[in-house]
Amino acid sequence: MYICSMLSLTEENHLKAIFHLSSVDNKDVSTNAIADSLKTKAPSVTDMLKKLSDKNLINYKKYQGSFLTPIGRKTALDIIRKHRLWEVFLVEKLGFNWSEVHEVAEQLEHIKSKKLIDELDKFLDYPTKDPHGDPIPNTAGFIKYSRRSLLSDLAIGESGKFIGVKDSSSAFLKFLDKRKIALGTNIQILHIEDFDNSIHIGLDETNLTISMKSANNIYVTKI
Amino acid sequence: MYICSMLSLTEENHLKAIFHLSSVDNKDVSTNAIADSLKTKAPSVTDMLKKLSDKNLINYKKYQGSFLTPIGRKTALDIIRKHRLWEVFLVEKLGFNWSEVHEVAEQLEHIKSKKLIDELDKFLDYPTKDPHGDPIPNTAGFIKYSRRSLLSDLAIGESGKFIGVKDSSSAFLKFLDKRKIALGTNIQILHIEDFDNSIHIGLDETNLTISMKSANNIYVTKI
DNA sequence: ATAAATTTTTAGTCTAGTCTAAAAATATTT
DNA sequence: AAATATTTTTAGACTAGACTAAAAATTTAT
Repeated sequence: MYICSMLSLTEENHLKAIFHLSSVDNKDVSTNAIADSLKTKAPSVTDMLKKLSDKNLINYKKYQGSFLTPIGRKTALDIIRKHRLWEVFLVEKLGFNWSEVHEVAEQLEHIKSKKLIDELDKFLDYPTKDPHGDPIPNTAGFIKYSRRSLLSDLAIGESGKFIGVKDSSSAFLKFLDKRKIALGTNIQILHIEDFDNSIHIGLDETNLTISMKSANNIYVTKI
Repeated sequence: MYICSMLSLTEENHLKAIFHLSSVDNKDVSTNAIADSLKTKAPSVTDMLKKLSDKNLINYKKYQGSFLTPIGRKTALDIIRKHRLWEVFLVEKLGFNWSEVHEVAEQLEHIKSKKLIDELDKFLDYPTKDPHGDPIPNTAGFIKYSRRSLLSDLAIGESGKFIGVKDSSSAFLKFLDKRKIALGTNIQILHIEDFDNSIHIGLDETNLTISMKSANNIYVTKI
């Protein structure tokens, strides 16, 4: 039995990728999916899967995909916790835009210091969501998902409060900025165009039209 | 002519080591000195020296030691700037003790983001000294050294204000903590013991005795 | 000034992580 | 159910960075 030593950057990134990919559909994660997500090639992933498996961080059966063990999951959640806390720091304290934080947080999440992250958490006053609305796991690796729907799933006339994005690419975030759609904004579905499925929405002050694709990437809580 | 690409962690650490070692005596830095300072072996250093030389970051002549080029020096100063700003952050904002910051700052100094460090600098209100009293280079790579003496160089009866440490090991810093000798403390030389060169010093509130070795690692400005 | 000691470099090996090309296993189609 | 396509693994090569042992250069001592 392997007691979790210090993990390399690459090992950490693989664990994180497996966590994110498996949280989509809760199935075993395929080697190719990991390779795509990490912009690497399948043989590199296979090597790493063996290594992570030897360290008891994942369950891996040849040709059958992999999933995280409890220790692997906790390790992944620690990294995600760090990533999201740093994102909060960048936005709240350093004035970054929500579209600028991901890349830097990808680096900061690998800094190793328990005290650092605990103190950062305290300094930020124990935030529960990152700037994109994603939940921040606590020290114990508990993550609280909130009930949410896609904007595209609301019926005409229904309203929701914007609480998160599915696509957190900087392009989409900037798109939302331009249209003054920020976390917390109330959105009502006014009308859906037959022709192209584009959606007329009502915000607090204005109305505007967005594509179905956009609506598919906006999480809301119904109100 | 090589335009400074992204440097690896190892390359950055070598530049930093060369900077620190050459700032002691302003002479070419020997391969072994770098190896000792980075806890690596001479052949590894030789390899890296060739690489850094190819990138025009150092001047290296076989068997003759190396020194930083202007670009190499600027690069080293950027890293040192980051290191020291992070140290200020850890102490001022996260409540770290000055003896705990070095290790974490060694990691944080390698994070790559111009905006991050500029905003951090602003957030900290443009500090000029790190928690150990070392000057923080500005964006342009300018570093302002202040006039200072070693406590051991003061004559009996003279006083100085404690402004920095030569040995910034956590052991020495904790030693100073225990004796309530903090940056800014005024110290007067009361007496030097013939027998073992131990020094009686007067602080603001108390008197105590420290070794010559300690006095040799305390920087003061005469007052 | 030559010999001895030290420092530095070269040569060659090792590991982690990456890749391509080919083989093997699995999944899909007919 | 066999043929085909896809996915995954194996095999083998490459790079960065580390090491040891041996050779070469420099420095120190006699």
